[in-house]
Amino acid sequence: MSVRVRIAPSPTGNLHIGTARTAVFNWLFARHHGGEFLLRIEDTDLERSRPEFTQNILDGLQWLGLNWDEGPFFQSKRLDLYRSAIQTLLDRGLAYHCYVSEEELTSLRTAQEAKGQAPRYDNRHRHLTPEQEQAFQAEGRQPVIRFKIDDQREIHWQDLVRGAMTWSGSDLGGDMVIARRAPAGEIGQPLYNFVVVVDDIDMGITHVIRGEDHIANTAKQILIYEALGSDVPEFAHTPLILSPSGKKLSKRDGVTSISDFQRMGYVPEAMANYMTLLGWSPPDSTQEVFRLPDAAQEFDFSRVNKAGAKFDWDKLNWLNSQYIHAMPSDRLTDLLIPYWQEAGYAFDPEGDRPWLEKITVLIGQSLARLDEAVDMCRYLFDSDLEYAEAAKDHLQQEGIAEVLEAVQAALADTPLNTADDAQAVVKAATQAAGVKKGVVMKSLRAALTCDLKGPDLVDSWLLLHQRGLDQLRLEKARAIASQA
RNA sequence: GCCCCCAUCGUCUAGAGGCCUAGGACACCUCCCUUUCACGGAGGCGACGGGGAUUCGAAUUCCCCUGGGGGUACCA
Repeated sequence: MSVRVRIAPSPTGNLHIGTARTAVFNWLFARHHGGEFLLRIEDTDLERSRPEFTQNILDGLQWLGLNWDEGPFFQSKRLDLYRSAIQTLLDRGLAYHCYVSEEELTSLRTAQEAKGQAPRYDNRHRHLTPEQEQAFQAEGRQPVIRFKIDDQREIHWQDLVRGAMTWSGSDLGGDMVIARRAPAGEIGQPLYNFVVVVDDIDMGITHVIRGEDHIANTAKQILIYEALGSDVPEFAHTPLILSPSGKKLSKRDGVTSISDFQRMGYVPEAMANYMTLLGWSPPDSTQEVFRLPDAAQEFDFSRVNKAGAKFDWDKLNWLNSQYIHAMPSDRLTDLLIPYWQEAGYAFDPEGDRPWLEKITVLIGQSLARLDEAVDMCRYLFDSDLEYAEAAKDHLQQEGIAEVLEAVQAALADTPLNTADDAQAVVKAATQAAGVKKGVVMKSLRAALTCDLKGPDLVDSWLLLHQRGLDQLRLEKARAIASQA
């Protein structure tokens, strides 16, 4: 039988890193087995679902390279299917109408908690007579539909990552609601635990791969598979991604959505690589930098960990730098241009392309994140640059004005096209000023880049010279230096 | 509270009874490269939560404890 898996995000927020990681595992498993990976949007919660979140999810999966073979399917468009399945359960006596009000439920739970018991529905409306139902309806009560859960039942499954799993029916909280409250005679909005099963059956899902926060749902869902007379698929519950403090990563932990990472300058290969590493390791565990298609060759649930993994920015940053450093400069330039534009730097993406590409070559190996290119390159774009304190201090030291003057003089009668030209100017200025070369270099750096640290000085100078910025900076720096 | 799961360096992990003096990666520290900063290279620091049991032998198996996490909706 061919493998069919799915990622089923709910569009109640942007694509979350936890969902994305689950998608990665599904994708890897599907590709490993030459199966299909489907995308289903679980928008049964009409209140919280929003189309822009759906778009964000689609964009994020695509950005990560997680192409899907079928879908996206929308649960909101499949309500008839769910309603007819519910009707089937009703007809078979496996589900029933429950008229207990929310207030009654709340007081039931409060009483149970007071006694130290687990909160659960007591199945009190499981055997209502038609007369009783009519009486409730006459009171104006609207029923939910509940699926009967046998307390005596032991539920077993062989989890692909956790091994033998057992769940007791009595720990499932009583008969579960599968359709929301609706006027008698109607079937209300069907709920998650039910529609998932109907869809997974309908779509021929063979392996349900999801986060371990779904383990209790699996027990309930297995019962529904059986009630619907369907085979139960395989389950794989993957460990969760934890925040640095060790809790399940949630929106409160700051950056958690894929689009945030994208904006911050992480590249998709690094994100996908990192998420895969959080819980899985390749057979050769020393091989940590890999792309999804390569990981798919070796992906196997026997190598997926059981324990949750804490999210670590350092490791992600390092991986990201590896991909950036290995990137061809034309692609890196493409990726960097939007950041420079966003920063308001003035340049022509087309006309200045050769110049921009030289910048990329200059700073590429220093970048861990794309957005770092903004600060790192400010001195190349900004004509009205502020001096860093250290640079200003240096310029104001004694004798620096003379050094800069010597540089200007040497520059006046030398063309500046190559690194050798620049070195010649430095040499001439060194001799003229009668100082050590280091002093000239440091002064040049302070004058040209307004800082004492940064990318290679000679290359920077050449780049600055092409824009006519070097003369201006030298002039300005000399003014500051001579004030000393 | 109740149910379930988990447990190797600070972090991600390798490890399926002798290959373990516990390996790799990130981070950190040192040195090299470099008249800057990064990058890169070479070293270093650093872990089997505790207690029993099984065994000639346990990080690896079993039990208890402790610790951590997840779940407990008319959300998904």
